[in-house]
Amino acid sequence: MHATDNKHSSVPDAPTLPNNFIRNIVDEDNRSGKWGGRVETRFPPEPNGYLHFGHAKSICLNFGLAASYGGVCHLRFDDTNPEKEEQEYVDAIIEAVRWLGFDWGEHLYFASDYFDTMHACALSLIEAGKAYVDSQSAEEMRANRGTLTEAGRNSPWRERSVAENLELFARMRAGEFAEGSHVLRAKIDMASPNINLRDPAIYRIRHATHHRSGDAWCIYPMYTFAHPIEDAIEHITHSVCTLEFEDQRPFYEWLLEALADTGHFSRPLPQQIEFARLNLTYVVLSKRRLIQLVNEAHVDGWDDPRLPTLAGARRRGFTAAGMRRFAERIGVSKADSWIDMSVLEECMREDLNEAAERRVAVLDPLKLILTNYPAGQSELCQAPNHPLKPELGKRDMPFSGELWIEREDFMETPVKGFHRLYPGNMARLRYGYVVKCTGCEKDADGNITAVLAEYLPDSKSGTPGADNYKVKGNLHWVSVAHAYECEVRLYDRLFAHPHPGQRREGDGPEVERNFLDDINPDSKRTIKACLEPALQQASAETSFQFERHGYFVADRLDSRPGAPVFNRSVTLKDSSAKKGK
RNA sequence: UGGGGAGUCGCCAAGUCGGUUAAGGCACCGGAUUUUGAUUCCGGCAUUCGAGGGUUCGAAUCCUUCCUCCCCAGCCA
Repeated sequence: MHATDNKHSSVPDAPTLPNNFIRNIVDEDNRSGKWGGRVETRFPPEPNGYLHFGHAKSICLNFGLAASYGGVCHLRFDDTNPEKEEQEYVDAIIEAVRWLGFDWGEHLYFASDYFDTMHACALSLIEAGKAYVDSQSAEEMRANRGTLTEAGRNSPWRERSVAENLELFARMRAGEFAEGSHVLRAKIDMASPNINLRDPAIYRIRHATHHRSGDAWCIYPMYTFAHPIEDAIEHITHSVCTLEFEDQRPFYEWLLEALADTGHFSRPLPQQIEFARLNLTYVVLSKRRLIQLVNEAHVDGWDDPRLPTLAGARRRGFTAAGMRRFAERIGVSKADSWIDMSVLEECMREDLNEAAERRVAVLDPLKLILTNYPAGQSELCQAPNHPLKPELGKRDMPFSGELWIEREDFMETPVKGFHRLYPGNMARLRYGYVVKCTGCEKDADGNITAVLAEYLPDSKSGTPGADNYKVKGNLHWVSVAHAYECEVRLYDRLFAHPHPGQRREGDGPEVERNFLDDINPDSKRTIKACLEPALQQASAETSFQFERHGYFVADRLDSRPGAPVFNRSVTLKDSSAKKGK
């Protein structure tokens, strides 16, 4: 009991994190002294695409784990397949991890920097009789691998001598063979019930230019072979990956044990630990489907604010702190689970509510005419920048006899529970005057074109008599003559169904669903809105709460100095429907 | 049908060398405060831990049978 009391006390700055099975493993290792208290993790993306929310979970897990135990986390690029990887992705990934708020210090690594060591490891395996060059075709290998229920058959080349294997492997490396003609395989057990142990391929021939090593190599290590070695080279203590690699762990351990035996690495060896990957409702997180959304132009690129990519989140106005909060909130376990999008949205609201200054924007403008306000006149009203933080001060908002109000804030014949503007009713213009609605104007078709009202001169906010008026309605407004009119993008969930493309209850066996059919046609709406003048000076990538609407960010790419355009990050919670009255 | 995993409140998730009332968060439902129908604040929310047997004074935790879901047959990662 005393041993656990001060579990986190050695790391004063680390927040008290909820326990999970990985932390339990680390705690146990610390108790047994396995690593002498050292904790070293890594985030190892392949630079073949953009990072998404699933990666964010892994990043927060790995960096967070290291940080809370006073350890370090490496950023390592797993670039062992030259055909899929590009420098562009390396750059984007680095930027994304930095944006998320993590720092790997000196620990930036590339698997490709270890190619010499990996090659030496392969040689040792061959010499130890634990690897051989197979000259079967890919098809033959597949045919001889067996099935889930039948054992595989040994390759006719399995018993080649060490000398012959060494020579063949040297010739593979020298570029004498065509791709696919030979492959280096670990020699384990073709009858293993674990298919990953049926002599897995560890080196293949690829006559391709690598984005970092260029043409130095024409044989490349497979992930299965490379990853354990990368971990061992970097002295990783806990190698955290997702569940689909569980069956790979026996090979991970077989390889490292074999290489420890030959003196390449010393014990204790890194431990692979698997956790459940993130599933989020109303989006897709598989690389294949994300690529399809971009390539078929269902979205506006990898940084489309609707996409669950880190680049998209940033443009959307989601915050790094909100992402970290999310990662912490959803926890870590081995159970397959679906996290509801509302959890992410709520995390963003919680962060933005604290961080974002308030501003006023009318998104669906309807003109309000104050019939008793002196024509051509205007005055200033003061609005606090943040209701919870008076130290952030106030700003001026020009007020005049013609104002934009939200179309939905007026009803000619009000429904029950509606306490905003309707003929005969009084409501407060936030930070300004109380007004009494007297009617409205309509065009020939009967559409309402303006609302008429009289303001109460002694009701101005901040003046002595202001509180004498008790009104329930409280609306936001922008002076017509002073408004900054600009483009605002209203983003919503990309898919209209929580599990895009998945079978629904009631689907007959003949029903096949395509995730593209579940795309929400209204996931992006671009409007012209009327904003308070102060917003015109907003700099790119700053977030605001547009009062009563939600959180919006000045788009980091499309905004110009003095001419920002805004993206809606997330709406405010709205309980008006259920309150009703 | 081989192997590897997982099943605790609507959604996550603690808790497992068995021990009085099964943490917490989100959602939801009240109610209070509020110049954002926001925030904040109070209160409510699993006699039950996939199902059935068994062991025990006592089980989500041990044994057993069964059910459901996920992953694995790339010279991808």
